[in-house]
Amino acid sequence: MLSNNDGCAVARSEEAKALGIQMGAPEFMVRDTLKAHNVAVFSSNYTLYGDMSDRVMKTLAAFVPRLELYSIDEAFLDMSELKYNDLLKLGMEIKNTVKQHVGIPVTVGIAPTKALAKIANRYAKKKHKDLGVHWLANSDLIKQALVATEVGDIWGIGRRYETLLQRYRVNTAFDFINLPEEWIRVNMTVVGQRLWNELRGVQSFEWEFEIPAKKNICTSRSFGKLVNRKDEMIEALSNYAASCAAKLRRQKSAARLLHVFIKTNQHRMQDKQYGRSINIQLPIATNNTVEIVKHALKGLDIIFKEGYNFNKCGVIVSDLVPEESIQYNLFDTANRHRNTTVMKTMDKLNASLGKDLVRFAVQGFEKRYKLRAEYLSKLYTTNLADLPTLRN
DNA sequence: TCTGGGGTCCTAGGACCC
DNA sequence: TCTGGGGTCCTAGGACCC
Repeated sequence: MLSNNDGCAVARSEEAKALGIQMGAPEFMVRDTLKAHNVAVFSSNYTLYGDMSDRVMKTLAAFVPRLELYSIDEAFLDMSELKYNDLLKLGMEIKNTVKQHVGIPVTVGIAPTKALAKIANRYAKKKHKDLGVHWLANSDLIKQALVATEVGDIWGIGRRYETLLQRYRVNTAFDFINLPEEWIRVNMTVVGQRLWNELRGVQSFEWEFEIPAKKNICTSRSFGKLVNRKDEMIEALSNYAASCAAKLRRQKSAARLLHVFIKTNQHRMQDKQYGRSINIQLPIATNNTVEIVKHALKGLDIIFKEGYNFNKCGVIVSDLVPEESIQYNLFDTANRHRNTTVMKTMDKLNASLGKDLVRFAVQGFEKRYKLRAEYLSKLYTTNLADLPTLRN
């Protein structure tokens, strides 16, 4: 599966991995291999993934009193209050039910802490593939799993820490938990210390059963083709600003700070390079599309330069406050009540249409810069026109 | 040779995640 | 020709204050 813009391979089947297609490999560099072996290639299809994810999560939720949605394809289930003796059996039931209801294969890892559950899940994937479930039911099983986990495969250990740890001959998760706590604290901050505790069975990561409001919201894209005209940049940036505003309204936040950035493609040696960003303090926190677009374009005016091939721009809104606690100032002349009504109506219409058809003129429809997605699968589950058809 | 001590707040940058 | 997008948390260091 390819990243946005059909740029890089970001998810590969075991067979594709066996052909040597690396995570993050640019598509155009592996194109010949893909063709030669008839590899199925797909563009990203977030609508489809989102819908499938909802279905899986709903199925999981029926098994436990509380669950934490961790990402589009992962969840933590709180089993602490369950009366089950045999959690392995429960894990199997979960896995089979998801398969039956949604058709998606999942792997279940069961353990005393989140970090150990991630280890268990990984162990199930690698060593108990047919079962698809692993339960770290006692200290022997925990040790066995820790020994089998390379340090770089621990959740929370990235490339930098992996290199550092290997320098100290720490190769497995088991080596890691036997390091002195003080060393971890000094070299990996309190973040590493928490992880160390989790892997020793001491819970240090909190549950997050409610989805927390985001503290920053970003919309940015690489262009499907290079852009050097300002009017096209205006159109693209307006769309990203509008998208940020809509995301703000969805979580009932308003932003006090706007960050706008543009950049050229640093991989193109033949092009002059230019990248610049700007922060814009908003006089009053807002989630109004018109205002956010207006300020974003004012920022673009300052940072845009003619004569460059731009390949990306974006908008980040931050310094967020809850919608209902916006501080208005004395000299504020905008008709905020009317603006809010317009935004609500627009959101409602777009939601019912399933597409952002209601928009402001500056956003345009043409999108010459829009993403490439040549291998898009259909929206089987969310678009009537894409329903699979049966033949008799 | 020598240049106070102790706070707070903010931001940039580095680490990580999916 | 062609190289993704969207987040979080922590820390060090600078600015500023008394």
